Amino acid sequence: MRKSKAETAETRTRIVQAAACEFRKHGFAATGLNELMAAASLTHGGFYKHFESKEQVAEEAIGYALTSMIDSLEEDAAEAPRSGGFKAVLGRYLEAEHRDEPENGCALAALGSEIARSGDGVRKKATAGYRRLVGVVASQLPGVNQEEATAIVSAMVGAIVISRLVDDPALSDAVLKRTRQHFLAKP
Amino acid sequence: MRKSKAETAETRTRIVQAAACEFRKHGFAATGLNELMAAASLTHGGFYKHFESKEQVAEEAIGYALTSMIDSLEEDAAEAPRSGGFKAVLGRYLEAEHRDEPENGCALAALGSEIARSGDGVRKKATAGYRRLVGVVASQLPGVNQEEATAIVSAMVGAIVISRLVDDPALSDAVLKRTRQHFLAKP
DNA sequence: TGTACATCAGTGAACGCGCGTTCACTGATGTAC
DNA sequence: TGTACATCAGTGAACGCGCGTTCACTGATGTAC
Repeated sequence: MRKSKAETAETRTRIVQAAACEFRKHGFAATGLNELMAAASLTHGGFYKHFESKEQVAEEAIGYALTSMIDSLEEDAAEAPRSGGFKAVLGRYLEAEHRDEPENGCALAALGSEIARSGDGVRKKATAGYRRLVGVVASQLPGVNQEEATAIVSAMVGAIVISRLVDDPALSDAVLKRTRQHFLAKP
Repeated sequence: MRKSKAETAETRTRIVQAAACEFRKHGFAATGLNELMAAASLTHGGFYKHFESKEQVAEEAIGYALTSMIDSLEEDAAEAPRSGGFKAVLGRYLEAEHRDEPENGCALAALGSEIARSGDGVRKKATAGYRRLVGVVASQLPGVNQEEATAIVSAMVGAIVISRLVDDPALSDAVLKRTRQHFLAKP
């Protein structure tokens, strides 16, 4: 049952992508390798042919999740009309769709408190993603303001976390809307 | 070995307080009942004399953690010099000490992503705490501005989450400082 | 107030279960000649 | 290019372990008379 090199590489990628979804949906601790491999249409035994440990796949999954999410935000910014890039990024991030689909969204918001308790590899990937996210937001601000972007990203991440934990849909919508408005209303 | 009613009530409270600390420090999923009862100087078998399930103690622990944290913030605001209440609240929350001691800090920041995946009871307590936190912040703003307070609380929670997950101490300090400055610098 | 009995907080062993990880096995792929 | 052998991706059973939960037991507290 040996697979070709191309197939093997493809399988590995599929596992990382499945892991990125499952971890964001259910959290690191609550996601078993069984569940993760099943999401990649494999049985759990083969996991260790691709990774050394759960920690290692978590590391790659975080990297993949953040990279693809920020790539997508950058595209939105680029496609926005002149000087509307900031509004596009904020609108895309602070949106009900993002809140309702953690498996495709920002890993910092979906896994934030668990990343803080994770190993060095995971935190390193998360830190790199965070820096890039701040850079993307800053690049859309007048004067490419890194300091302002830091505060904005704090609010973006916090708003998604809060909008997901609150049990009142109207309140949840309000958290997203008011956080968005705060930063768009500025002169 | 039966205990008096007063002792029993005191033990129950001690378990809730220990749970509030352990959960905030290690997360819901990663905290065992064994560890939790040991933190209250008891053996794990007695847990079910006080609670029906792990979920139930989580619910009470979240309630306790948020109530005591917000009580403390309110005190700080009340003790602050005239019209300095907002600065006091923001400074106390967005501070290295809060970042470094999750076990005594804000449960929304420490457990945010896990609360979103928890049962109704936990989310209800978290929602009540969130509403109260927004109210406390709003009460310190000129014009008691609820809408503004919503955006500020998003940034407060997000900044603590990010400051804990980032692996660079200087960056972590900067996240807290810049988020604080953004809201204090306003006219 | 004193006494006899029922209650129950806390202990520590035990339960089934699912976890991360390991392993023998299979058979198609890769490689050496 | 063909052939014989080594490699290894994937399977599914098995491993030890710690989890949440249950239980028999103890003995001090609470209660009924």
